[in-house]
Amino acid sequence: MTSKLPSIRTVASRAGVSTATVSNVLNARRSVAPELAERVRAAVAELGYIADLGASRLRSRKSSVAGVVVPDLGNPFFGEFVAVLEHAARRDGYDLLIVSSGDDPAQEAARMRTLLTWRPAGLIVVPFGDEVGAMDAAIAARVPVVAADRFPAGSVLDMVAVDNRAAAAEVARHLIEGGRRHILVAAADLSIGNIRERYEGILLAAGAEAEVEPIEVGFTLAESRARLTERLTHGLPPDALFTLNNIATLGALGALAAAGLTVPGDIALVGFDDEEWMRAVSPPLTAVRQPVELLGREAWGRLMARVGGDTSPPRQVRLACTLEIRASSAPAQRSNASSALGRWAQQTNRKETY
Amino acid sequence: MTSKLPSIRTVASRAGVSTATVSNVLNARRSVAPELAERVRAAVAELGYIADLGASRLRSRKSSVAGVVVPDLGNPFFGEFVAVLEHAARRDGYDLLIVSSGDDPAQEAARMRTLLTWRPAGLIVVPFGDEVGAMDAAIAARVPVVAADRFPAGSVLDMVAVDNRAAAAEVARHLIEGGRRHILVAAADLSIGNIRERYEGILLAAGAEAEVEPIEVGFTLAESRARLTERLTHGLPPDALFTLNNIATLGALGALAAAGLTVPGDIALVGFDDEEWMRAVSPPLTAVRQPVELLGREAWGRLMARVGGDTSPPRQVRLACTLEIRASSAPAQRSNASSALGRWAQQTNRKETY
DNA sequence: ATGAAAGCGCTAACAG
DNA sequence: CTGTTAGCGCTTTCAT
Repeated sequence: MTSKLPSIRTVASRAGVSTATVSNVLNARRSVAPELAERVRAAVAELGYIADLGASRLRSRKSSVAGVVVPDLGNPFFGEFVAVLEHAARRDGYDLLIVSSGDDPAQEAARMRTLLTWRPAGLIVVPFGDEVGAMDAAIAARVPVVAADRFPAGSVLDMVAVDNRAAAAEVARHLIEGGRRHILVAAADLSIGNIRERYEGILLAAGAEAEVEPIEVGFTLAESRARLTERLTHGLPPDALFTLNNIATLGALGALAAAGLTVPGDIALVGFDDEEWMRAVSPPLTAVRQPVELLGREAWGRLMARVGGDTSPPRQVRLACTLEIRASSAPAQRSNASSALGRWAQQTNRKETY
Repeated sequence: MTSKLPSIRTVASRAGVSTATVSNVLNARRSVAPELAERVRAAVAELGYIADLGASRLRSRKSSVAGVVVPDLGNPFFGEFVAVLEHAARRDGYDLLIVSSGDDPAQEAARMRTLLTWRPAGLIVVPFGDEVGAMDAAIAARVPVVAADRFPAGSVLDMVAVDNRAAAAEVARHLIEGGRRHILVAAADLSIGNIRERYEGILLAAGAEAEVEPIEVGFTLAESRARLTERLTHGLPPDALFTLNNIATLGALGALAAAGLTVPGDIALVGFDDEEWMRAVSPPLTAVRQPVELLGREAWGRLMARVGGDTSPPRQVRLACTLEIRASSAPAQRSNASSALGRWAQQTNRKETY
């Protein structure tokens, strides 16, 4: 009834060989006489034997599991990223323990520690801040860590990310060429590494040609919609809005509608993170497309290199993004009267006249 | 240099106690003298000791890892689902091995087998077909399995899914009340359990009041866009389009644009799976919202019950969806002339006249 | 309340 | 080429 699962011993006795031979057949380590190998395979099949990789790892000290830490699995960007990792991992014979940090440094460290508990071959982390959570513990455990998507400043880890500065600068130039002069830049939190890089890229490209106004809108959709609505309905209306991640872009659409601003007439809209729906909305959204596939493959590749014993200095890889120009960032109208700024000026004048 | 990681023995000798005592302190199993416990905790901290859960599981036969199989992590629906599971799992002290099956029964079985290799406490599977991949192996390994989202027909597993029939029927009634009489129903593959249920719900609700035309559009966006464009530009134009999953909805937007059909004027559009962007597009999309959060929590709850020794008969849970009615399914215009069907009729007539 | 010793399932090292 | 033995790090008897 409650008979135990077949172990390698069960298989061995059934096949009339030693456990070492079973192990050798299953792992193709040492050569085994064809006849014995056949008997072993038959026994495995009859018993429905499934090797215990935990025990195997314990003895061989070779781990075939890797850990992945992302801020939020529900975010399609990280979902895609993890999907890519999973494919690469499977190809190389690894399974993935996947956890989320909720963009919380404490959680991040805690989750990394539980991952280390499984003695993974390595860790891929999308870090929140400038310090990767439990880096000390990972180093102590001699588990290689690859940081992805975000760059912990001043860290000496292997890192793979997109060239945020260049991509954001390209957007800024594009907007300025389209006649925009006041760019509102919305991000969850400007202190996050990649977001900061994007912001710097914008500043650099804008120079004195356009005003760049930052606004932090938080990590949730509701929050970002609220903050942007607040801003767009008060004060000098910007003629361009650049959202620095996908959540903010979604929030922007709601806020723009609430503020009664038309895109691209009153204001241009560009988002970082391209998603399929963005070409389906009206107007289609200009967006920076990140090479997620490549990002995942590069990160996995670095990890495998380290696992394989590569001791070369940490490498920082930057991948190029592409700007998908669509209608939402079409050039500004010349006429001042029909623009949001024009309407705002008139309104303001009226008020002052009273 | 290459000093080994501290093991429980290292901690024990450092604290001047036995390994059993260390274990008892760390797992709070048997009571330990406060003074010894303190010494143990100090040693743990000094050494940066992290217990090896693999070894622990091997000996205690208690697993604190669970496996999750979804068709595609890149699909936001499954991303959200997995995110919910991950939160629930963490709360209960479990980690998650997550794999994707690519909507391929063979992969599904293979991936389930690799999961069993880790001796998980249980498995949560979003199955592709009517048979859950490696069910035999899971049963043999005495690993409880909970099927989620899709119902393997005639299976006797614990299952948690939404009430697809009821939700789809509600959509059909909504469309018919809006004057629609020819509903094109687009799905990746009508043989998938939950899709089939949705289709049945539509047929039942439509009865003789509306024509229901099925079309299979495949699993990728490109494919579904192509198939729908083909259909919408040829033959009798339907006055409603009901897409049975999020990919198909995205494909529909492209196809409708390509075919030059306006929503909801020419044709109503309703999607199964609600996503944030759907309220941001123009017109906003009517969609069936699935209770993903609840789905995940219920599935996890069932698994925990089984892990805890619950041997009651398998339970099948159905969760209610809600229909988010937005502009894309607004009632049809009365005037025939301005409708797509009217234009098509005129065109057809002209052709016949020549 | 604590320690000593056995053993989970596996593979590495060593004999033969 | 194959078998025997030891032991990975942990928890669980079983003594004390």
